[in-house]
Amino acid sequence: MTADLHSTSAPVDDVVERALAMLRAEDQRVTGARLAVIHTLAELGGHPSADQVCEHLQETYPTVHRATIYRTLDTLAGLGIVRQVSVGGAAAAYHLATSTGDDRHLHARCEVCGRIIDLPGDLLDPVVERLGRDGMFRLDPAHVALAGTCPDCVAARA
Amino acid sequence: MTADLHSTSAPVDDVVERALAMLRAEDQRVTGARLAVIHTLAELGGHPSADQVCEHLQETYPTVHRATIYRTLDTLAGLGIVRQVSVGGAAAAYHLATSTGDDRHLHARCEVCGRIIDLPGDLLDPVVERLGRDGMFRLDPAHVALAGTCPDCVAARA
DNA sequence: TTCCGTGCAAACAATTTGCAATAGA
DNA sequence: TCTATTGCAAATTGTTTGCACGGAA
Repeated sequence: MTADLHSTSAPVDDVVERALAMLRAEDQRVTGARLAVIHTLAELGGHPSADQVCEHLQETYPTVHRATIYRTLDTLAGLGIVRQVSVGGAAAAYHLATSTGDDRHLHARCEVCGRIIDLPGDLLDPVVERLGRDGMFRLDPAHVALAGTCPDCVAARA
Repeated sequence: MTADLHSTSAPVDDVVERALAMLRAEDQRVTGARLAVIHTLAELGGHPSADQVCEHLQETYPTVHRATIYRTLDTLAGLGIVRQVSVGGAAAAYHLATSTGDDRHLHARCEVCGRIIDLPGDLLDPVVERLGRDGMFRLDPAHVALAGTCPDCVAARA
């Protein structure tokens, strides 16, 4: 289904179970809302916004409130179970840390179609090192999405 | 010299005049609001948000409406007179393209103090090239601020 | 039983838009 | 004049917060 492009690196239930294990390992409560958010993220794949999580989540768990979803995503991000990617001028994107093989990959947002693209995790390593060496800035490359145009949109424009 | 504390690289009036010249060159009207925005940006220096522009602008030009400031910044950005920098999770930042010697520099936002730091314009050139060569993504490095921690805040935490 | 987490409503911040009045060229 | 630009009010979008109740451990 939705997983075709994102070639699920592991079955949904497996990903969910790993996330729940992390929750318990941190002595955190396993609540309905948290289960719902984790399950929805696993099922959706990709890099949904909080709002997209809400929408899909309501179908299966109609009682979970929007505010709770924001709070839950925030909590799970704090625990390292979910990764939050800030996006310039658009809603933040979320994904389970356990969902992909290469954790710690970077992100870029296509300014034409709005899609979020995964980029290699080591892409900015030389830049991080250069800035660190010069004492100019300590870069945290995973937290913000870069901007540009994705290959599809480049092709479409030509 | 990273323009230490707003040490205007050129006198304010000069910067303003250059921006107005660009406006006229594009057959655009020189209106009160546009003059006000350009003058405020030149005077403020740095990387103010639209809201900060509003605040300082109101002191001298109290009649200019907030919505107009947003529209004007957008228009001027479209003309290349102003640069708009999207910032993850915070208000967008603006500065005159003509204000600094090295145009096309990059930006990073300190996640601790919120300040926006100038970075060398060629910093991401190798990354742009690598992504382009692989057909992975066409990066537009100037449009979004990177994230991390500025030297001051790194020192303060130690 | 004891807090932590949740639902709800409401506030909040940043930004955009429709429309009539106005002011550049 | 004639259209681009502005002022205003109101709507949107994304996200957070205070508070009382309810449910996980």
